[in-house]
Amino acid sequence: MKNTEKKYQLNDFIRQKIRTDLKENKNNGKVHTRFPPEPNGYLHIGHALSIWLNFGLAEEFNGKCNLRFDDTNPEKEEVEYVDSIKEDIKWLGYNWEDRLYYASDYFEQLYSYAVELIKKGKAYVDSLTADEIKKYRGTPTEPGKESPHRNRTVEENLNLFEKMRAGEFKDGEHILRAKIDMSSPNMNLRDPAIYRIKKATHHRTGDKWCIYPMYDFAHGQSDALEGITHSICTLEFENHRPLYDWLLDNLSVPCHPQQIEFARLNLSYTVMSKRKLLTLVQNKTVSGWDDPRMPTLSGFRRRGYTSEAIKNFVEKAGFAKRENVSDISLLEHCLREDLNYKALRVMAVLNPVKIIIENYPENKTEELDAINNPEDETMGKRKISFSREIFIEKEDFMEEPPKKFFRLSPGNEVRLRYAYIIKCVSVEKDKNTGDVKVINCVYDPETKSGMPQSSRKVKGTIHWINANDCVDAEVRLYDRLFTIEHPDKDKEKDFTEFLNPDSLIVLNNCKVEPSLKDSNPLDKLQFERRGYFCIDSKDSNKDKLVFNRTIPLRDSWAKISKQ
RNA sequence: UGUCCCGUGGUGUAACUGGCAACACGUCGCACUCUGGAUGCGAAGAGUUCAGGUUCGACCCCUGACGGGACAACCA
Repeated sequence: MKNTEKKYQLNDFIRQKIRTDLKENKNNGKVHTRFPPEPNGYLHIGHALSIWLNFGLAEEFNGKCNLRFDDTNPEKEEVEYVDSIKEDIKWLGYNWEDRLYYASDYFEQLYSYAVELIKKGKAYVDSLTADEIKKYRGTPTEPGKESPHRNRTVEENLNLFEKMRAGEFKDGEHILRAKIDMSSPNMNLRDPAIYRIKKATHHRTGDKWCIYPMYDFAHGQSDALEGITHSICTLEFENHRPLYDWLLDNLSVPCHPQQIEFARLNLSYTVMSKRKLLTLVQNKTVSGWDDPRMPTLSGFRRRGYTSEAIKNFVEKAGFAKRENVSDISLLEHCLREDLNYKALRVMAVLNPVKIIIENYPENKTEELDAINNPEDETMGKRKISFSREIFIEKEDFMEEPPKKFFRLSPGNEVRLRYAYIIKCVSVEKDKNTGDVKVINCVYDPETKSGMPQSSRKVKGTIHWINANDCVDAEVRLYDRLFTIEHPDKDKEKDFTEFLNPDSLIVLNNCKVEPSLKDSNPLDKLQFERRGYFCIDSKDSNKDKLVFNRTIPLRDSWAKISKQ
């Protein structure tokens, strides 16, 4: 039975912080989080950590978690991304109920906050070019200098800002900046830009606005407007926290949420940045954001991963504030653990070679009992058919077997799973290529599974499929997308240089049980002795079955045979 | 020659906030098995970046080095 109960209480630094806040009755004992994606790409497994954290924390502490799209840059954002993000969160099993928000919902309010800042003399319209502003900003080690427009009067600023909104200027002609400190050692405090002119059509507000708030000006205020108590984000915003706090302190906002940063999740043998994933999509290295090799949630879903496996993984991987690269084998372990309990066992032969059982009657067909899942009796049994001609895997036969090879070889016996013990008597080969065409065997009628004599021991058991009624299928074998653990660590070489040329191998001559014609993409299957598979949600149909290999079974023979 | 953050087995996360460095993945054995799967049992692997200090006692507190990361978009 699967143990879903937690044996221990999670006590990471964020939970510790929340427990302390609760004890001190901060925020009136409330916990309210939010997951704030920018709709400029698909969600990946790193986001799963953030989602699990924000929604999970809310559940755990009887609070709420909002979904809020951080859509302040119309040039990069699209509804396609909004839709995919919603679908992925639902798939993970989280529910934002009626709390679906967009930063763009707050544009009017944010505009008044900007006006408030101007009126307090804490923001000004700058008319320097982007280039000039950059030069004035200084460097991390040298202070910046003040813009000549820094001391415009409140009236002048108000007037200019109104005209910015009214569309009277071109992109980049003016910009609204917070007036903080041009010599601050924190670059984010050197009069950061807070509103820019951008005559672009927004996916939700259309052409209503031609000025848009910057992230720093939108995020904290949106948090405050929603009554967020703990605003959890990744480490790269750590240096922004003083600005986050400064804005909240200087504006008449309803509350002051606390920003808490954690280190993002990375995975070995893959890349996680949206920019790099976009490159793979645009270069057609992969078939799309949901290519089964992508670390995106939609990719994992199409590949056959379960959301439980992913959530288990992010929990087990944990998080802290140090840079990290989680081992992909932990994810794979969580996946196999979940699939082992859920997957329907079936037989499928990926690289078929024919066996003719010489002493089995020509026109006979038997129905044999097969167990659907040895880990879960409630999944029951099914019938599989057996006859004189069957297929087995090519690799389950060797003419000259090495030591410890427990499968079929000339003169040797092997058990056919759920059927009989057979012995190889001869081999027919192609004269030109030397390939094995047909393996001739004899069977022992006394050894049918379940019969008294069947307990006779043989070294190995192999899977097979009845040649009479099996169904052809295409099977796609996926492997890691990159050949090295840290494909984006090398600063000299581009990450695409480390792409694994064998990350996808297509097998066209596979034979599967006929019942699989009725399988659907969400069904979890185990092809016995091969791995976990699922129907491809895009390319499979009744006339042509296409399966994705989710992950192979652990293979200790592969390790032995390498030695 | 700045500010901020971070240094614990191969990997990731812990260590009741000062008391025997633990758990998981991985690795390696053994047992069991009609999936070379699963399962069960066991082993190896860090003395906590370094140097001082405080203390009966330091992964934990202090100081200083060293190492890694983030910050100079009108991106988020």
